[in-house]
Amino acid sequence: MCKLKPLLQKWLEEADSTTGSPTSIDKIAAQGRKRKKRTSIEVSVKGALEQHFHKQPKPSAQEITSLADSLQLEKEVVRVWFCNRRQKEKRMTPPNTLGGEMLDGMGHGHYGHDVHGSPPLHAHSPALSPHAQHGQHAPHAPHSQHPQHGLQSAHTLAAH
DNA sequence: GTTATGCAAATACGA
DNA sequence: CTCGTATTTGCATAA
Repeated sequence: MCKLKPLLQKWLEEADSTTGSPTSIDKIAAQGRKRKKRTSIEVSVKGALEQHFHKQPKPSAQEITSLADSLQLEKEVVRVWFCNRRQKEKRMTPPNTLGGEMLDGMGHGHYGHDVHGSPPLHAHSPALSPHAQHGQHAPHAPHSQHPQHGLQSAHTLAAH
C-alpha cells in the first residue's frame, strides 16, 4: 500500500541496462540515474559507529574521514550513517509519552505455563543469501535487514 | 503466492 | 562545494 513496488521498479532500473528497450521506459529512466546498491553495514561496524555516535553525534568531516578509513568504509556511507542515526533518535525520543514508555505496571502475568521456552529461536541461515537479490551482480552483501532485535547476519565486504 | 509493514541506506533538496 | 535534513527507495519479514 505504501511502499510496495519491488518489482515494478526493478525493471525500470535494470531494464534499459541490458538492452536498449527503447520502446518503453524513457521518462523515468532518463531523469533518474541509477541508484547505488544498498550497502549493508556489518554488525561490528555498526557497533563501532554507534560508539562514536555517543561521543560525537555530529562529527566533522575530518572525523568522518578518519573513521571511514578506520572502518574501511566510504566517507559518504559513514556520513549517511550518522545522519540516519540522528533521524532515528529523533523519531524515538520526542514521542516521549507515546513512544518510549507505555508499559509500566503490568506485572502480572505469568504466562502460560509453558515450561520450556525457547520460542524466539529462529533457525535461519543468514550466512548466505536468503533469497538471491535477483540474480545479478552482487556488489556487496544485501542480506538480512534486521529481524527486529539483535541477530543480524554479518558480513560486509572487504573490498578495496 | 500475494500484500502490508518496518527499518535502514541512498538520494534530493536546502542552508 | 560541503554539510544537514527531508524524502524516497530497497529489502527483509509478517500477516
